Amino acid sequence: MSSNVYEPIYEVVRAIPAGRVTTYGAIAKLLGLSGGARLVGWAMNKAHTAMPNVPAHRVVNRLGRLSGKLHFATPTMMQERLESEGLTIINDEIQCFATVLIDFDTL
DNA sequence: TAGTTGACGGCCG
DNA sequence: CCGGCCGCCAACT
Repeated sequence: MSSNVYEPIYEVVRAIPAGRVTTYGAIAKLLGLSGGARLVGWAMNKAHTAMPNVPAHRVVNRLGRLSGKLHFATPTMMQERLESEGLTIINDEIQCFATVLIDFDTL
């Protein structure tokens, strides 16, 4: 069963409601990996192997930018998906990022 | 086994 | 203000 170390990471990502996003650093810090934001990125890379599904499109970098959109089935899927959730994305950048951002550290 | 990469973040120059 | 470097943990080659 969950022999994967990112298991908690996926759980946090799945906990993100539609229309909301979070950052790698927020997740990392939430798990105690404050400086290991890269690990969260690696976890996302493997996310597609995780079950049942991980809304990785709701995870962006600290700039509110769709840095990982190129890793999805289609590079446009991430933006289209976020827009479908009510977000506004221009130039691969989330508008009102701080408004939709869930900062677990501040929350 | 060792070296490098990776969907990042923070700090220094 | 902008650019570059180091640090984090795990996986890939």
